[in-house]
Amino acid sequence: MTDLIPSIQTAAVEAIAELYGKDVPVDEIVLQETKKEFEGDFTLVVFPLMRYKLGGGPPQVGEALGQALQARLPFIEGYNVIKGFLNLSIRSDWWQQFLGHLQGRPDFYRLNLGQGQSVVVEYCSPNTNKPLHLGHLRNIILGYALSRILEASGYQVHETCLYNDRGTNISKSMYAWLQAGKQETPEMAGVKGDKLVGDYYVAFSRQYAAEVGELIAKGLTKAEAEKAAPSMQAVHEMTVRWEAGDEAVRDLWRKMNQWVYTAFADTFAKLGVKFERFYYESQVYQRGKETVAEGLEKGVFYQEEDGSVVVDLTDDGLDKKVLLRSNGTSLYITQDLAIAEDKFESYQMDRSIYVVGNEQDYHFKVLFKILEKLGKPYAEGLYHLSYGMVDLPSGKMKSREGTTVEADDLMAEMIEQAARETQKLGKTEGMDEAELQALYRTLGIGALKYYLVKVDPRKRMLFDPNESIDLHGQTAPFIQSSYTRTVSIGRKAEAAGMDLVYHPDQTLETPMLEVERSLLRMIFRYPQVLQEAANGYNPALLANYAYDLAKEYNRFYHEAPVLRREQPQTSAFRFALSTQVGQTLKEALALLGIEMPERM
RNA sequence: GGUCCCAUAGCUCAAUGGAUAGAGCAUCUGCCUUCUAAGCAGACGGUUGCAGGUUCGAGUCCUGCUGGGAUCGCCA
Repeated sequence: MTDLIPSIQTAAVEAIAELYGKDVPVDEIVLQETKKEFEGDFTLVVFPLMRYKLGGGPPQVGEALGQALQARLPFIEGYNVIKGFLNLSIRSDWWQQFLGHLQGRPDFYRLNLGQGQSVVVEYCSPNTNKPLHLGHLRNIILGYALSRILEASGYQVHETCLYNDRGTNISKSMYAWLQAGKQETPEMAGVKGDKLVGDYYVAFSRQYAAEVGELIAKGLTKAEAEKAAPSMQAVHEMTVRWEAGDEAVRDLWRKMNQWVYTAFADTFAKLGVKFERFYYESQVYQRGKETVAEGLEKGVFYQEEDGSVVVDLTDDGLDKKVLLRSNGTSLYITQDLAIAEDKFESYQMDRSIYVVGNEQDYHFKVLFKILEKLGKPYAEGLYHLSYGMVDLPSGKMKSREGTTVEADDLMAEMIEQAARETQKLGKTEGMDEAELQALYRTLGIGALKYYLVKVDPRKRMLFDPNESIDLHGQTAPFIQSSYTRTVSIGRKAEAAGMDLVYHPDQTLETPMLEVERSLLRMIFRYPQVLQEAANGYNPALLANYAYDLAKEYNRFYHEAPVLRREQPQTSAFRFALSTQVGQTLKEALALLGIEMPERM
């Protein structure tokens, strides 16, 4: 039944051959859902067919095709032609069969685009010197949703996360921690480990800024001052000692990173994300040198006089890029070469996706180009899901200045807001404390995730705390509440002892309503939306789809009473439809990492 | 300065090259003795940044311009 569209296309091709003796390829038959203001379910756009000189304008061809399709396809009940648009109406009993067909068939919500192909999705990838913030949240939600979408589309997905656990940034926190001399632990401070480490990072930035200011006042240029600041020199020295394996530095580094990992694990758990594998920059950064050697051997890279290794990509519209410092140490891009190799060894992936902000567009262009030049078998499957930054009404977030919105704080706030709103509405009678807490969490975290995922990933977005905390309108709670309505009707019917078993062959007491057809069309579209989301790496499509479906369901809810004893057939049909909408909403949001409450 | 991205209603966002560009928020008007009002119905709101071009048809594709953002060999 799901091949309705192809069967119309095929019939149209056949009809054209018969009527006009012309051969038109199937994909020239453009079918779309009929716009609300016109009558019909699907619309065949006639204009493109004019190229084939069928003899007659769009209205004539549309009329002839309409007639031919209705004669050929028993499920077409009627048609109308407006300008170059042929609107086709599908018989109500076909829609009834479609609904019956869906019942107990979860595979309707799965695709097999991937055919079991292996895909690696790397996301989140934080530095270990500060808490996760709003930007990480967008990243995590996108990466998680994309993973679920690809999984539902028939790929075997491996989720990885890269910890940038070494280098200047973490040295800054370590330096400031030592400077403070308090031997402070998260337990002592009563804060999460990532927060504590982040506080010292901010402390460093303050001290550094002050030193630079003083030096500039003494007459140094900004660049000179930044280089000469004692705190920064100490940090660089600390990084060198770390690389040399200095035990004291390594011990402190291990201790502070462990605080952070413990804290991150807690945040990941609250968000419901789980990585199959963590990569640690400290463990792989040296391995990049092997790839550098390989590139030199193959003549893809070359060595400058000062010893640094460089790749020249000017012929590819890019610049020259240093891959190994003159002192022999490796750079960020060097380790990415190593990790790409490791991923292929571990997962033999057909595609490898990096969910990383668009500020690194250039980095990934270079990385992918290098891997291509090295002739890596996986080079073709590399993809950078480049998402836009999250801005605050006050402007850009700056972690050095401590003006970020931290993930933990934001989640807590959203849960509190959900609790307040739920208590205000007072519809949770009989739920115990644990159930209530779970509900607040489902609503609050759901709202947050939805807010961040509903926007096209590629676009920069604004995070307005006031708007995001609103649980009305286009939000997760709106969709969740629509879902609970579908559940609640079932509870009511059960309590009333009604028999609502749906028999697709039985005739409804009243003709199918437009809103009912519309809901069926929307459910019918689900696989297509999933496919577009998977092929376009765009979870926002599912978020917007779920909202549209929920909105239409609410219209149905007001217009079409489900539980009516005097119309058992209609009642059973509506109940089946309502339940199926609920199922569809649940499937869609699950792919976005958003759970459904059974009541709220 | 070079390269890349973005610009749609007061604000935040939608719209496989297809019909009269749609939602939410905000403002205003109705609807809870009837399956949960986190809802529904309606009003208001647009020169899709500007100028050209391609096309039967452009918010969507191409060129130029304006404005905003990102980035530009030894940071990550």
